[in-house]
Amino acid sequence: MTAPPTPDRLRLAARRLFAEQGYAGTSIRQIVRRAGANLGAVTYHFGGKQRLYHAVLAEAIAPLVERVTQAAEGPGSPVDRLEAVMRAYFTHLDERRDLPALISREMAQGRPLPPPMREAIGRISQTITGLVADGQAEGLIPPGPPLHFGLSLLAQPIYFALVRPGLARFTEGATEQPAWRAALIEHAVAFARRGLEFPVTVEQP
Amino acid sequence: MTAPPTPDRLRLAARRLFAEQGYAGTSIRQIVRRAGANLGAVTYHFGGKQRLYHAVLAEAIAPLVERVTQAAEGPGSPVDRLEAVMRAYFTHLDERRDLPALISREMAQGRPLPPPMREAIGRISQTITGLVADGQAEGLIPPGPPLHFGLSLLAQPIYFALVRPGLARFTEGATEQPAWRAALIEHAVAFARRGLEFPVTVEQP
DNA sequence: TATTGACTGATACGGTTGTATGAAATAGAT
DNA sequence: ATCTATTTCATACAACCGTATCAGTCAATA
Repeated sequence: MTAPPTPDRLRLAARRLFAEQGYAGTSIRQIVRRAGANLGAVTYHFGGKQRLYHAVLAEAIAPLVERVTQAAEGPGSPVDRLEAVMRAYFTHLDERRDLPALISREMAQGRPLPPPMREAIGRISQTITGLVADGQAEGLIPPGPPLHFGLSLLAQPIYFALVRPGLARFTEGATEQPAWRAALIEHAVAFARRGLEFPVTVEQP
Repeated sequence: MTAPPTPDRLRLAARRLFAEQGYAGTSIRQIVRRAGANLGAVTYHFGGKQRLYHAVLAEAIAPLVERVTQAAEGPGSPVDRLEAVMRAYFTHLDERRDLPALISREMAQGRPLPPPMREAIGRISQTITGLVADGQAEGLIPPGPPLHFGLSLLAQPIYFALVRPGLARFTEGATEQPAWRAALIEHAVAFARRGLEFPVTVEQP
């Protein structure tokens, strides 16, 4: 049982701390202490705090892009595939519980997005709006800018993941039980499907 | 044309800076410089950085609670009133564009919520879940935990407001035009109503 | 006009920050 | 076993942090 190499331990510790306390709220000394490394380790392996931060962002987001594009290429109608994308988001954000905090902090900031993030968001956005446009072409989804529907779809998994810690504190842990979380996901998917599709019996032009 | 009193100028400058850069990322020196006040002003008028931060949170959130409860007491069915609550959120977050950043940063953090925030969220949550339960009792809304529907409803205005700066950077300002924003709100309301209500022709037990 | 209270302003202090530096330790190849 | 390249470690440094201190300003009151 040998410990993972220092750069990996640094990335892990940094991801957790950046997510919890933000970039400015986290010091290099905190990171290296949690990673069991020396103060100089961050500068040596990554070249500085900012570079480590970008590395953390890139590593956390890359598999999400992979997962989303894979879900978008699955079977079924465009609406089915949008549901798969939504579920991919839920799964990914559940496995990397610190990601939404990282994302939302970055989005809320004034300055431009870090390159890895900007590229990932562009890819995902393109995938989703493409699916929406397909669904509209088939008459499954009401007309309107595809970006609107894309935003509505992602709002739920990201918002849920974002408020998860606060929610757990509010409900004294009840919302952390697997059964409750599974039910929430099913609700969100059903809610989004109803929102996405035409009401069942309305005639379409 | 006389300038507003120092505490007001401090609150305003602090709100903007805290929203943009977070609590740890903002220094007292930045705040007083933007407010045109002296370094000692924050300590003198508020007793310290943390106290100023709490004052900013309370001031930004209190009118939201007021607006939401007012919308919840309006006319129409429970679903109509939920729509009014959603529109109240959109309006409030549009007037206080820095609020979602403040909220989400706080929610994403590990430590307990500041008292003014915790109380406000409790009040709003109670109002919304009450309306959802009413709607379910009248057979307008499908069964399920009211909290689920409450989360789905708030996900859109908060998420939209949160990603707004990033989105504007992405679309080169197109999403900042009033027409685009109005269309997005109408879309979100329609989306949520479809998600909230039973499909139109389904028989209810 | 003298006095009191509220406020502003400049400076100081201990502590923490990110980074730089160079010596010590380690590992791999010859 | 010796050399070399890589990584660890302890320390140093300038810059900045939040707060405290205290003299100065100003307005209102008596």
